[in-house]
Amino acid sequence: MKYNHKEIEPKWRKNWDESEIYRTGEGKDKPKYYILDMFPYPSGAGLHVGHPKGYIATDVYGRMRMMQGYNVLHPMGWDAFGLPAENFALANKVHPRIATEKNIATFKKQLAQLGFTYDWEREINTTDPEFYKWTQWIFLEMFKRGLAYESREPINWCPSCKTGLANEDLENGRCERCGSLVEKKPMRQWVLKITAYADRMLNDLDKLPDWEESIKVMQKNWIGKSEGANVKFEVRSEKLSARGGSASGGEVKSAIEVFTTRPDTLFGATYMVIAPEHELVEQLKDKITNYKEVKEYAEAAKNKSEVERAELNKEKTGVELKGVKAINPVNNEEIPVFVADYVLIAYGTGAIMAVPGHDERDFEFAKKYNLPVREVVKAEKKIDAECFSGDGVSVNSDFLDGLETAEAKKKMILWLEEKGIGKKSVSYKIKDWVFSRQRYWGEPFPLAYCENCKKLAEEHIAASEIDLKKVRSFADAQDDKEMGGFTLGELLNPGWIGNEELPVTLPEVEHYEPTGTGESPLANINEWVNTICPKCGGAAKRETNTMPQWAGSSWYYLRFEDPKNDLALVDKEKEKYWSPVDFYVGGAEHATRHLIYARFWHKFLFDIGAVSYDEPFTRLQHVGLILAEDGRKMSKRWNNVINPDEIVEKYGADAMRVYEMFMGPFSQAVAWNTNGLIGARKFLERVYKLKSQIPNPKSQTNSKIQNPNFKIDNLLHKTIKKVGEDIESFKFNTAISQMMILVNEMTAASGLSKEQYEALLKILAPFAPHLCEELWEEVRSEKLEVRSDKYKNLSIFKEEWPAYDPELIKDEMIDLVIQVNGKVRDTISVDAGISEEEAKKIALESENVKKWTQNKEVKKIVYVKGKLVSIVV
RNA sequence: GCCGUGGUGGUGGAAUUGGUAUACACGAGAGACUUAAAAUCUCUUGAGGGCAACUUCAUGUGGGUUCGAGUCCCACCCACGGCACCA
Repeated sequence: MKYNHKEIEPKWRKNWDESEIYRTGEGKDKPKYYILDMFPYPSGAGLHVGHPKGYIATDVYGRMRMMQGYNVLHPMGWDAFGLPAENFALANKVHPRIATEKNIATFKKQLAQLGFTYDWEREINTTDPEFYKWTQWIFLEMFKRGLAYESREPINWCPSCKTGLANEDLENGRCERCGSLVEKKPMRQWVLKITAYADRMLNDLDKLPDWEESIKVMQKNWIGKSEGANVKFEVRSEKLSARGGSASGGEVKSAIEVFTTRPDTLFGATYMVIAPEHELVEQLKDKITNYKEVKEYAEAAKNKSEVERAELNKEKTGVELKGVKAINPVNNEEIPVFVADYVLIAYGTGAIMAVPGHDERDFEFAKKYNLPVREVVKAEKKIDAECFSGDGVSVNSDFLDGLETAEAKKKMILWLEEKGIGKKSVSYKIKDWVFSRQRYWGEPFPLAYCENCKKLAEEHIAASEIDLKKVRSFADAQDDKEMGGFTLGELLNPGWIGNEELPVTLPEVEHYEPTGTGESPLANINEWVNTICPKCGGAAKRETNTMPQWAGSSWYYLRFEDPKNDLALVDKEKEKYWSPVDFYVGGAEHATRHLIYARFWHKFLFDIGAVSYDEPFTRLQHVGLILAEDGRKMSKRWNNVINPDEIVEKYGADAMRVYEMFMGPFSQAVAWNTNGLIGARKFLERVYKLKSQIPNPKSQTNSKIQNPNFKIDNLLHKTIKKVGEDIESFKFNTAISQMMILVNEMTAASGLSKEQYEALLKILAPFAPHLCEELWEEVRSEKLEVRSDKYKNLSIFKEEWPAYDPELIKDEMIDLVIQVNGKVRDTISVDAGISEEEAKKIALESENVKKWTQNKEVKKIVYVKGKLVSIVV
């Protein structure tokens, strides 16, 4: 009999389906284990062999947990909204819904043939109204608490996808999806206040010891917390200051507020810079004598894309605001003010104090425009020649002189706070999440705009003198009197009314191409746009933007716990049982995207009591890519894509599973190699053949001859130990190599007991489930003499994961290594229980060793128990 | 520029606490079986020297610590990933 995967694999998949062996119960008598893959976009191209790598790993892990007696949740679903799905639909002239349905069918078929343990009863789809009802619900809860706001600030705009984008959607200033250069464009947008959670997201990374360090570091950098101070610099027009600090400090028109992480260098600030977009350019219009020049520079800078501004990096440019001066508050010096595009409006206050002596960029600018450079932190080299940006001891800084940087910072902040010209402050690189897209294929916002309610809201705000900023810090305060029957979101965004009747379904349209006008295609459907106000019943218009692709994926993992609940996004009891996700596996590219968003939403859901723990994913592991055989990424463009269907057809799903787990360390990118795959297949064939080495059970006498072979038992139990430990730590490649060693030994051995073979099948089963199930059935049906149609109850996955015997993994003999002056000169096989004295004696008596020790004095002998003797001469 | 990860045979890679470097697999070479090929099986396979026992060198480079370093320390080079005028 040959190993015929084409017969075995479909047979067992059908059997698993019929016996419902992978149905996830609520069995609360068992410990739970929730293992999750990042769910895929069902793209039009289908799967290539790289996609399932992570799914295979979670499947292997999940199957082991199952055999260890856990109640395992290992679900799968579809992240089907968003640009890629829509762009595919546009290119192929089919409705996104139709295209998505078709793609899901393809993906499902492809996944099915790999033999995963998914419970399809729990399948979810983000484009299903029953699912996005709850995505909308979460948005609405955020809106009510003031975490969603309408903004008209300039944002990233992709001219090709014709939509606004979040910072997380960019790659080097280009659209992550299509590669177009992104422009800055003022747009009406819904924005989520992710910055309100920045500090918690940062601090709580410490609660995640089982996340890969590299991903935590990436998140830390993305959040980008900087501590320092905000300082106000007065601005005077030149005429005034020429009179020399005229009486009562009089006509101070305005001030520039800067953010700095180095308040200790304030004495070294010799000029100031504001960003081209800074409001002061307009405010000082009458005072600036070269306003035309300044305005021209600012306009030119605004029209540049971010990439252009960054590429022009080499040479700094700027224009001085003639006619105005700023006053350095620590020494009352008059310093010039520039507008320059190396200062970004979006970070800090959009303005800086320039300290050329201790900041590279300021130094470069100062050199170009001949501005004074002052040493205020003791530097090794001359400050005119090279700036020094490190920490040190303050000099030329009056009351800070002699203090270390950390101390100087503290003292300066105290001083500033005392004088009321500055205060301690924190800045983040992370920006609020631009949450609307001007596209069709996304969740509609559950919001309507009502002129009547707008008036009422504004009247209430005016009459009650409610301090919205204050309320904001008590986000869920809902005092009816104070709020006048409005939610915080409705007061912060007058006119916008939350629609509690969910879902707000996405209407069918004829034309779903993006309009490019800043409105989505939904704006053209009058009967949908015109609605009645959910609050007052008057005429209202729906919001026509849609949510970004990340919306559904920010909470989907909760829905798997209770996928059909129409009363809540997840039942509290079920959430308590299944959450958090114990193990989450997916691509590292999500480190600063999906994983940031999901943590943000989860923390919000925790705050409103919808979930019971404030971090969603306990352990996180990232998958390394599978590259094409040529070492490049698999892509249609290079024509190097390998389709899993062909691999399964030719070599079988089990061979593909084993190979993908064996090809290299899990988190590392490795190139596909079909010969390597064939190696995995050969290994499985050897396992198959091994069965014939078990003596026939019907001839009892025969089996007595086959004494359990200690050597095999020893190796078997070492293997059981190693495979278990390696799966646990996602080191599948070494788990498989250990099993190969075992199978090679078993093949060479004269006899093999059924028990030994069965143990091998159990530890291999998570990797090659079809084959092991088949062999298990064959071995068991012979032994138990049951007919094969009863196999339903015989699944190997209902067996217990084998335990290793600590006695059996002890070696009888060890190879004692003997070194002379650190070089290996001999290895001798000795009894494992050898004493130190004996070992040393044997070592010194070795002929090979004598060659190196004769005529020399033995100075020292180092003994490492059970390993080596090191002789120093 | 900053942060992170890594650098081991022809290739993918293994090596627990500092203790036999190159496990396992691929590729290559030789042989067996065969009319032949495929498949399968056996042996060889880091480099150099030697008939052999054996021996010298080798884990990106240069130093150091140690009886002993792929592993620890210092300096540097290279590759990949992330961030990037973030004050």
